[in-house]
Amino acid sequence: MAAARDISTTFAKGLSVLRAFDAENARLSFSDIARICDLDRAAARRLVLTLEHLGYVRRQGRVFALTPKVMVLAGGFLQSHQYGKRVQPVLDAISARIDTPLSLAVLEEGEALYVAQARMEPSRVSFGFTVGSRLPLLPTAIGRALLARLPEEKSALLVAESPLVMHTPQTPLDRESILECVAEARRAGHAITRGEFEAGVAGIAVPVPGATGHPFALGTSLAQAALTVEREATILQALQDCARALAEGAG
Amino acid sequence: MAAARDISTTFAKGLSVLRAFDAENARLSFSDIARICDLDRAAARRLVLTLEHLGYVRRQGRVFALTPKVMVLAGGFLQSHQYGKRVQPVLDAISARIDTPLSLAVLEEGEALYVAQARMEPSRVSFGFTVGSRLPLLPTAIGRALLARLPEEKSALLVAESPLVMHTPQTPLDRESILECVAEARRAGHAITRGEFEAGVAGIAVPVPGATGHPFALGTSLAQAALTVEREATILQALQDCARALAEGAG
DNA sequence: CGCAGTTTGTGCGATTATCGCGCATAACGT
DNA sequence: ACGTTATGCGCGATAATCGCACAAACTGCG
Repeated sequence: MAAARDISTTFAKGLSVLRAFDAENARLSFSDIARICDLDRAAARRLVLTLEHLGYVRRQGRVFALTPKVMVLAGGFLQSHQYGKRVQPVLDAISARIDTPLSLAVLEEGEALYVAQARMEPSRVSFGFTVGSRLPLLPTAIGRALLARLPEEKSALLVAESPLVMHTPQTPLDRESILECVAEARRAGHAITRGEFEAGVAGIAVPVPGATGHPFALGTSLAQAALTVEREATILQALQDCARALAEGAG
Repeated sequence: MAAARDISTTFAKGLSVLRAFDAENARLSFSDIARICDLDRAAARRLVLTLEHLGYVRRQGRVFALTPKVMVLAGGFLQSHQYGKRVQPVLDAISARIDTPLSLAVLEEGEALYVAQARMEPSRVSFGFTVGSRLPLLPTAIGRALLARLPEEKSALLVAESPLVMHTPQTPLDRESILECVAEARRAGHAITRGEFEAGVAGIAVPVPGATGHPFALGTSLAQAALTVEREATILQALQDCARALAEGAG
């Protein structure tokens, strides 16, 4: 573990500025950023001007927004891990086979972080999640599949620490019953939600096997009404096939 | 424009370290990074340890690799610009309509940077491009569509500055003929390549109209043999429809 | 297995890059 | 028009960062 003297606080602050921009905070002023990142406003100003200078943000009046250039950073990850060759084709193939969208997520800072997707249905816009979107763990199938993949005490800790938010009337708000859902997902090898995160939407997810590194899970979502017993079995089989293929092909 | 005193050189160096990782440089040592980023190796070491501390890279023996956490930065851009709601559904719909993959790119630092994609064909893996991938301007349809979207003198400058690389035997290596292709793309409102970047692969791309901000283009690729006159007309119509829908819906 | 070359760990003194403050100005919203 | 908020910017202080040097560890090869 790095000693304090080996950590560049200026760089860390700068990265926190990049993190300030998200779905809720699309355009931010110097003052906004200083407040969100808990920085002195002169420091925030210099860091934002550095991002502007390098092309990662652009100014619109008194506010700033991220530019597409930040996608290059994601490209560094996706290309260096060969997602375009090893992951995306597997997702695309399975997605085409079962005619449903797929999302691959990793557990990251107590959330499910989407790193790849396939075959978004043109007719139905979910919440508009993209690669880089972060979903809560507790009310989502993919979150529970990630939790199911962890040792029990570790997932219990994450369940205890994660915020309880009522997304729909079906969202469970007691950690005991969520823990029971996670335990059930661990036993069954998959997680299913029904309207707990998005009204009328079912989620199905499986953990991706793998010994080292970050825990991954693979999931899909579809209209609850479309989830028949047969459909569920088909999707589960396909997700498990896909997860196995990903585990084998992606280092 | 920011004065030099308003630029944080440490933060800028740190971001350059993040940029060192790509398809060719998946795993890098301190020395590699110092060399690639032209930094003193102690400085490189501190910056890498900062990234490790924050979770953006992880160590594997003596080398480091990016972690999925960098996807959060891309998510900031995609979510704050509502790509999941405004861009992705349009791409998915058109992609489904013409049964071909689509990629949306922006001109970024003399290259075409993919920012969104739809419906990758499961049966054909191109070069494995993903969001965040950067493609050269000169031999690709999408690059030429981006160039066609710029004022003539600006695109002439970019053509003059861009490297000439023989990707296939069909790649043109004289800037005059490339400029002529760009001029033709400007006249026709679209660009078509045939095997100039990927052997046996045709590319078709159109610029995305829009007055402000970064220039965007939309393109697809398919087997050259599959590109009949009828197919070309269908695809072009769909790309133009899509580009227009994107221009209208994406701020 | 030994060796040469390369890489890394780390302490340290120097310095300059960054810090935060304060005052003046600009912009915004009512 | 005015009050409030945000911003520009100069400046002195300082601590964060710098780069060097030496020792240790690692790697690849014969």
